Amino acid sequence: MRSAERHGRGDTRQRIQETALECFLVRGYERTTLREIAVRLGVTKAALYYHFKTKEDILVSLFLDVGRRMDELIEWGRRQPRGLEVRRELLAQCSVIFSSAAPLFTVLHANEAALSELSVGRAFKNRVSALSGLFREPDAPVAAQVRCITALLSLHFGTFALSHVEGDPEEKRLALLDGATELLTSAHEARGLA
Amino acid sequence: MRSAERHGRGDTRQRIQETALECFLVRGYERTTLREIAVRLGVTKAALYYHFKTKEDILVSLFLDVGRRMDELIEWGRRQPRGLEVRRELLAQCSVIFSSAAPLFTVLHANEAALSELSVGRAFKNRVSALSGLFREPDAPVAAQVRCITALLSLHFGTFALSHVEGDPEEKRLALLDGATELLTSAHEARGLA
Amino acid sequence: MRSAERHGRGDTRQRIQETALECFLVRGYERTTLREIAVRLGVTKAALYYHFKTKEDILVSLFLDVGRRMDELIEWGRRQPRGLEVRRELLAQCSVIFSSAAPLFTVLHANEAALSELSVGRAFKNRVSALSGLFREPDAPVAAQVRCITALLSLHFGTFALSHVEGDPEEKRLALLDGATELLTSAHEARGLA
Amino acid sequence: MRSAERHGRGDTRQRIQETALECFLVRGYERTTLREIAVRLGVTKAALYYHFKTKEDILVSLFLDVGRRMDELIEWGRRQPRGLEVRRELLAQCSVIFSSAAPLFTVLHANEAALSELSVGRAFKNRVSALSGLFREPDAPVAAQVRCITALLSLHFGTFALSHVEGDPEEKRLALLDGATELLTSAHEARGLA
DNA sequence: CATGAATGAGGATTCATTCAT
DNA sequence: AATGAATGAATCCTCATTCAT
Repeated sequence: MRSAERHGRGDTRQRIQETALECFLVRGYERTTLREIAVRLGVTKAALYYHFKTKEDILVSLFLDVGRRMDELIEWGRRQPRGLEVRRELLAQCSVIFSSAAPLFTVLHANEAALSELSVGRAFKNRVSALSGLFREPDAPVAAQVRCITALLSLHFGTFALSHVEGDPEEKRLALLDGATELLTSAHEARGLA
Repeated sequence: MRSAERHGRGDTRQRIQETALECFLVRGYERTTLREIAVRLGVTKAALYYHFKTKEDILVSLFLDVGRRMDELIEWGRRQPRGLEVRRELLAQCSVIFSSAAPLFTVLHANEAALSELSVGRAFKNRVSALSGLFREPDAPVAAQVRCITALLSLHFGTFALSHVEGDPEEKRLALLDGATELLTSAHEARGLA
Repeated sequence: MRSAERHGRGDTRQRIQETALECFLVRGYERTTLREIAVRLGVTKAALYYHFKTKEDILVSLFLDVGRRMDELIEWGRRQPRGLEVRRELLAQCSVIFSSAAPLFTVLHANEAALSELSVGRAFKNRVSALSGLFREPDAPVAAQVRCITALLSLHFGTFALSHVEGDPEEKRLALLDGATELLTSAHEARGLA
Repeated sequence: MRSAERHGRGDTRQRIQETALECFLVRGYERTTLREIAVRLGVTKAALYYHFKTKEDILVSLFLDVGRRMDELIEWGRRQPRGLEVRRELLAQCSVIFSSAAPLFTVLHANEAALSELSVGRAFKNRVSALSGLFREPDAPVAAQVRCITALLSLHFGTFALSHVEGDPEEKRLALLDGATELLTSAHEARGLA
């Protein structure tokens, strides 16, 4: 009754997700306990289990949407011809995805070890691999390959590393994308990649 | 007695460190239990406590040396005048440090959340900040700042992200450094950084 | 709505009983959860509470009828003179009851420990004691007493132990009763029981 | 230190087993909690886990010895020719085993459902089946088969069902064995079993 | 130098049960 | 007649840590 006063009725599931994400960000996945989430929410641990089957399930639910978006992008990339134009577009799309779901990627990255044996961790590792694959030309000179991967990486990690730099988020995003595109382009120009 | 046969007597401390590092790499810091390390080593948990005061202590001991090297580099950087030349040198030195202690940085990065409230985690976070500071010109255009930071980042994360790319490690390191230097240079050239 | 299509409306109570019995048989009383029963039935846990006050209540309801029949038999037995003839008749009646409610006795027996502090468990323990009492002659030689009890026991446990032996159920029942009667008779003949 | 005063030092493991058996007898396996055992013993729950890997492990440890003895008997039985003489001997040996480990068989039997999905439960179910097999002549008349099985059963269950009958345990055991042997013999005589 | 035994705190999970709707 | 949401209490189990020997 108290919680009904404070919140709408059917929003508990979502509130759990929000609180969980917050905790995962601040304390990490492993160190976040269900008690913590429950207390912060003013419900019982058991209530969490009414809405989610396990702790991991809460995590999974958070990543459903981003996962789908990445899968679509990868699918799209695979159907395109390989080449600079497509890679530029991939980079641009990645930039959008990464920055629109920045907190999620932060969790992913800051808990890499913890999540490495969980479905979410594995799935995203695979997605990043797949994405890398689209940027790689196995027979190109090492220097070019490294630059391509670096371009992708700088986007991936830059997104949250830059949170401490002042400035308009969108401006920062574009600057980051700019640097990445530059790396990518230089890889193609200098060494005649396909 | 069996372990005494297989190894010299005084090397236990070091063997603990090696095993621990291995475990931290494979399973992450939190999920690595002292029992695990002990079993792998053929000793008792209690034995670990003879050599190290706590689990965290093992971790700390692993990072003593790299920490020192980074501190020296930062110290050196602070005494130099700001400018492209110095930054290039910093980048080069970082590249050496990062790749010579790659496993340690992998642990650091893959367990960011887990270590964030431990001395080691905090210390390295500070070191990275300090390093970033040497690359930043607070009044420069955002685009330039972002590029500088990206240069550093790509080194930091590239080191282990490239482990899947085939090629001579040293060649990959130089290629990575090359890309980073390129980003750094373009930041300075295009926008007239000091 | 779906379950209303498949079944008449008022039979839910009975369907709960059937499903519960099935679960109790397969998984045991303790390990059968109300969720399990509910899911199997396509209703909510709360629905079970509409029809039964507690989990134990479902159990109790299952045993009401057999309990009554045993009580009547005991009552009858108590009013008869002690002697071989009466005991033979008791054995025969038991055989009928046991085999007509075999699943219930299986639950009872396979969950003895679990039910030992529940009303149902206690009640049946008492009934079996009472029945035993009708077969016992406290002053008779131990050997005779043991045989009498054994006769009863073999009926009780044989009923479900024989489910793996091929053959017509009624034939098996009679064979079992035959063996039991033989034991009973030999107890009386050999040692001159009343 | 307190527990060292009260007891010898190395006996904890055994005391856990004793206490556990007691609890399993009184309260049943499922309802016996590790807390219960620990408290009764004056140690921590964690102490139990030092000596046994799981709750089930405690149970398993209790049955190691009886299991072995039954296996040996079965092995022996299989190597003998089928026939009345051998079956009589099997019955006699079973009688010894059952009554020497009566509490264990009580636990087994009173927790049948609870143990049915545990290794111990399964193993003993198999042993009883194997034993039954030695008493069965698949082509014999149903009546004979039933009598043979009943003979075995009455031993199995009689052992603890008779705990309420007064008298010398050994005398009761022999009386029980007597009744069982009688059933067995009558099965062979009357219907010309091998 | 190392072990065996034990602890205390805490973690995820499950369950029967309740109640407003 | 039945549901959705939630609870409280308990359970098994794990871990870092300690200490007498």
